[in-house]
Amino acid sequence: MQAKQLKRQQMLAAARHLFTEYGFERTTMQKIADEASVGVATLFRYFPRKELLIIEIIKNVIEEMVPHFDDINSSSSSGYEKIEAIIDAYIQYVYTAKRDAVTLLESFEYYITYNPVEEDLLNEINQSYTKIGRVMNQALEQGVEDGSISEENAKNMTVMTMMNLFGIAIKKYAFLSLLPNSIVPVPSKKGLEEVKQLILSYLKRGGTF
Amino acid sequence: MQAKQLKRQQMLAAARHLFTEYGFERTTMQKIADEASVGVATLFRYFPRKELLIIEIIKNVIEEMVPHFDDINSSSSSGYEKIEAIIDAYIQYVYTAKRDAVTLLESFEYYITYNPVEEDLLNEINQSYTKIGRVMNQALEQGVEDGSISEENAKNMTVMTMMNLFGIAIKKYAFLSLLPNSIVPVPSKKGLEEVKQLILSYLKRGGTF
Amino acid sequence: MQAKQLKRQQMLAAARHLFTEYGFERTTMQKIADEASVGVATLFRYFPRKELLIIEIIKNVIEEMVPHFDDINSSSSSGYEKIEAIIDAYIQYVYTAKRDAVTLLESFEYYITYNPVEEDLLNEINQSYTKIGRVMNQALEQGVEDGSISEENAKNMTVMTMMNLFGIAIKKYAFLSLLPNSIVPVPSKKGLEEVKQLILSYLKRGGTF
Amino acid sequence: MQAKQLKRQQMLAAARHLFTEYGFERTTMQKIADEASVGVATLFRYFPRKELLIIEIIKNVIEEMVPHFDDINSSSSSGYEKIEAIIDAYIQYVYTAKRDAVTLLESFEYYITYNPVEEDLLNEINQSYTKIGRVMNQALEQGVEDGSISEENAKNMTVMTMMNLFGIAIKKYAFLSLLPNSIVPVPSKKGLEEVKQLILSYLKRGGTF
DNA sequence: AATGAATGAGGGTTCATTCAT
DNA sequence: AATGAATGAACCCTCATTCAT
Repeated sequence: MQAKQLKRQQMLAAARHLFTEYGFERTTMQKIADEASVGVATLFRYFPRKELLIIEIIKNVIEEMVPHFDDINSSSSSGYEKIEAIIDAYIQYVYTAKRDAVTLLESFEYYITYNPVEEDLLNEINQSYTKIGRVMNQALEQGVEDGSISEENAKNMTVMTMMNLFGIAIKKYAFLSLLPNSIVPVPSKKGLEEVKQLILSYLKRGGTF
Repeated sequence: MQAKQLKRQQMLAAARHLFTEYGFERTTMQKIADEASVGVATLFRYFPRKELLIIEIIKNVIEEMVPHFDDINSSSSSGYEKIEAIIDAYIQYVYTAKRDAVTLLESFEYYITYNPVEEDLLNEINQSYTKIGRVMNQALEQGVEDGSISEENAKNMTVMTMMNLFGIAIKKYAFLSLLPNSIVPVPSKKGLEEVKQLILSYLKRGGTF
Repeated sequence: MQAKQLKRQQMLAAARHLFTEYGFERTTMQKIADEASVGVATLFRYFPRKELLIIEIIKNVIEEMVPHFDDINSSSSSGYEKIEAIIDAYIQYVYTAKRDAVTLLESFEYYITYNPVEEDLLNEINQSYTKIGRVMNQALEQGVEDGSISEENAKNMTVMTMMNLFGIAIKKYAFLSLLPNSIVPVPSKKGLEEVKQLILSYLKRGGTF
Repeated sequence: MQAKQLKRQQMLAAARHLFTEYGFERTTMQKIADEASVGVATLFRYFPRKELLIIEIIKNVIEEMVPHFDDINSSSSSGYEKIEAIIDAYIQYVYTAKRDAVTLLESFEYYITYNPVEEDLLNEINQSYTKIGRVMNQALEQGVEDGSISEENAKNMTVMTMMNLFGIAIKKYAFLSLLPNSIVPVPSKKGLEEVKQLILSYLKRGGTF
């Protein structure tokens, strides 16, 4: 039964790799089975529909991200530092091996637009997804309390929106960096760092700019 | 020959509608032909490959956007006001009927990741695409000259990156807003307006925050 | 009405060229019309079915060949010389510009195997076709009379069969010489000349070898 | 796995039958699948492209012929007798059940003229093809040695050319004999036998005729 | 009469999924 | 339980032929 789990992991790994490389639609179940060294029928035994395989991978991807944000949340840093850590984590996603996770998320968001997915599964994903939002909110609240963040600016939606914007764009950047000849310019790491500074300085000082 | 152009428009309209609604891959040439009330062969007469139909629509979409930015560019406003107008234009795209245009762009960026497109056609699109970037740059330069924008902040990459971030995210928002049950939270218009204020105030005042 | 005939000739010429180059099936009516600088509908006006165009060309091809053999027939040569002239004519077809005629014949023989053609048209072609056979027969008869050919050998079927064999193979050679990488070896002109000598010497001397 | 081979044979048989009857182009993959009582997808599973199915059949056809010539080659007959056996084998092809094999070869030679085939596959076929030529050459050489063939006549190209001519024409005859109303006269078996005698007597005696 | 425009009936091929061992 | 084999539905695209001007 360990072996069973192992096989399952093999399939997931194969699927994840191929999905990242070729997208969901261009990756056939046969190719996944081949890469996982199992028969197609076995693949279907574990994942009766291709979609279930996709869903499971996306769930994994999200679950891998959450601990990172949990760590930040439970650390002894100030609220300000936590926000900085969150932004740093985002930026990392574009430039490290973890990029595949973000790329898959991006693909999935595209996928569900045109392929209706059962709501239950969607909700499950949604929960993990919003968890990250909560960590941000808590960091802001903490920052106001511990004085590391200006109360005035933390209260309005600017920061949350900025963070959201940032997160969205980061996913897209990771995804676009797959393209050999992207038609969309991907900003340099330096640019992203500067924007980070902008957000942080906005948080630190009170009043409008 | 008027009729010929008309039929062409019919097909493009049908394709655009279906592509927006169902995506490029899930929309078949047959369905487009049906919706345009022509035979498939006719559709292929005008657009010998599905890809050419997609490209043409994307070109149209971009060409519809460019004039808007040209107007901003050639207006008598200050550099600062131009940047504001550009951001406003972006925000509009999420909340107006033009949303389908941005949605198609988003889909296309996904499409070309996995479906290699001839480079020539890509370049053509690229040109229109980068034009918007130039308008931004010129607005910044002008702003420095006319004093409406702080020289210090215009020179670094922060603003361009922010604008880029903003543009990327906007496209994604427009796209996501098509979903009945998006798993990604789309920020309110208010939130976007606040971020706009953040960018603008950053531009106006010199020095770091 | 002269102009009408001219246009007809243009179409036939275009078709003949394309048929020779690409075969009947791979040549579309549209391409023929384009090469002839007429509309497709016009092409169909003159040749209501593609097949009729093919038939007409084949008729032309045959009719072009017949005079050549008629000339031989009506010349003042001996029977022996006439047979020699016929064989020479055959050999010419592989190595001269007239090769396209033989190539088309070869293609046509393939075509009618799988595409049933109205018998009337077929008969018409057949007539021209057998005419060449008659010329051969007459040459043989004359050769016996004028003493240039051994009576004994002219009477059996050997020579006629040899000539037929020769004709069949010649058509095939002409056709095969279109292939860049033929899998069938095409004999040299020298080889064909030698076979010619074999046939002629067989005719000249009496008795079995 | 026996069953797998069986199904493969079923498909090949169906394809061979239909190709012989209707030609390569007029035979659709669907019809082959139907005749073989399998789904189209199954057919494509075994033969990913129609061309591969064609090639495989042609390879089989050739491989069926080669042993016959190998037998002749390794027999204890004289060189003269071997040549006779080869010619007899040719003649058989027109008048026996094996006619479909020769018909397919003929069709294939037509097919590859207009449908470019990968060179590797072509070479493979070519090898088997030329093998027959080698058997002829060896028979001639042996005939000279064992005295059954005139050295003088074996050395020039006449015989090889004649044999080639003969082979080409035979294939065409077999093919044409499928036509209900051939426009090309197919010689009688008697005629072919006489030509055979001509070739043989040429080989036996020295000197020109 | 001349023509470009229009089209339906296929043809080859793919792939998620089911069947049978 | 594991698997290769089997498959129909669908997709993109072509072309001889007809229609409408």
